Amino acid sequence: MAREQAYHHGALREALLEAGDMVLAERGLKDFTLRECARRAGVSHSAPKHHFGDAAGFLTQIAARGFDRLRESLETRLAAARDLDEEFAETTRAYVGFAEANPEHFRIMFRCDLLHDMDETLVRAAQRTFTVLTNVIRRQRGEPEITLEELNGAFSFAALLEDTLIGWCHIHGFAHLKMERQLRIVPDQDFESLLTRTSARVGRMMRPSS
Amino acid sequence: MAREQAYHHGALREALLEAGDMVLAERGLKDFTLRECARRAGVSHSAPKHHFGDAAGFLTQIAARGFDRLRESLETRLAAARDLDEEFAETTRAYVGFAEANPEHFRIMFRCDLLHDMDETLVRAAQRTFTVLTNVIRRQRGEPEITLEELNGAFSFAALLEDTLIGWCHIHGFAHLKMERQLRIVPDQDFESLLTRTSARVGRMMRPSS
DNA sequence: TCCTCTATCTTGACAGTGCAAAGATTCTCG
DNA sequence: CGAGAATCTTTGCACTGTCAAGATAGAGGA
Repeated sequence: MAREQAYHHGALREALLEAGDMVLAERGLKDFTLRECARRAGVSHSAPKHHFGDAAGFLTQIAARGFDRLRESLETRLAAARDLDEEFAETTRAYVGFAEANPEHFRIMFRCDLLHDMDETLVRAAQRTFTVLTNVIRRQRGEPEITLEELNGAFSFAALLEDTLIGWCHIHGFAHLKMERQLRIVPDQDFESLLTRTSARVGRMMRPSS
Repeated sequence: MAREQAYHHGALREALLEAGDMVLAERGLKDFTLRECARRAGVSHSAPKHHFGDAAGFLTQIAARGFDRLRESLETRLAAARDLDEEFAETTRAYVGFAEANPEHFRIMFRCDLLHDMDETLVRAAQRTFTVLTNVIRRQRGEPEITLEELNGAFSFAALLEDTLIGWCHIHGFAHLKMERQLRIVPDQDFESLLTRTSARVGRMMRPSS
């Protein structure tokens, strides 16, 4: 269908999600409104209700798409890394880069109070992203990759969990603090170098060889 | 004055801030409203304007008080640490504990888009907190403490800045991820142990002796 | 004491919001 | 072809932040 001006939109759900991405990026989470999204999709202000329930339901799907985009970005950037030394730093760069390029998406992705945080789509999207990060750590540790399904039972291995936590906390903390302007102490011209050096050190500390 | 029912409240500014702390904690950042704060303070809905300007001005002061409370909590908990091994872990515990005990304050403290993030009171409060963290790292490194004033010029020393970044990213990332329910992979009964072990490792990596 | 100026607080109005109920239109499938 | 389900609109409500205008109280000088 998908014809213009029809009573039944045909692809309203997808159109609303794309409008939502635009509104979120342009107006920010602060001024994000369902009604503006509906206006951009060309429908009445309560059309979203049928597809998403309430605002939290809508934001949940937008957040899930955010995790998908973050995962894609990480995977793309990782494919280009040449050695272990570079890989962990590149992961940090990609994660921080996503947060800085999409601050409003990053904000909603990590606001469990605004989302249906047990929604299956959201949880799966976040888990898939987390799996990419875990495999980065596994390569640092000299272990083979692992699938999402294997991962859900694999964390009886405390050593891997420790390293994974250390890695994710470093990456996420870096991204969040930078995005929310709490790293003003770091001069702009030194930022890239500091990210690389600190990330390389954190990555190296979980490698068995050194 | 501070008498009840007076036209001039006498201490309205402080009363509004305390009401704001209550409303934020009870209703959450999601449902925080100026009007509810005014109601609790017993004044009209636009009384806050004279003292704080707009909503961002009000939230800025609440966030600054949040940083003060976080700093006080860190200082208190640090005073009890017995050795370096424990000190960094205890810092993490205190920071994570604050985020979990005051999630809504933590959220507003790190939302630069909702605050006047260059406000002097806010910046100073955040800097004082950051100074406490920096001194934790300095003790790990075997260096003497530093004041806020000295700190603002001290970061030509790249090595200290590196360690400080690593430490803060670890602590903050841990707290933020935990508070926003993104550490579901960590079983509850293992959480305390993992926090202690990962933090001790991160602290140890910046000590010259090992 | 009185009087003006300023700080403080109230009142009323406005555009905008999310949500819910009820109605309208279109699609689907027997 | 016709009934029921799916999809979208209309209307109404309580609530919000901000603004403009007015009311009240305190402070300091004559």
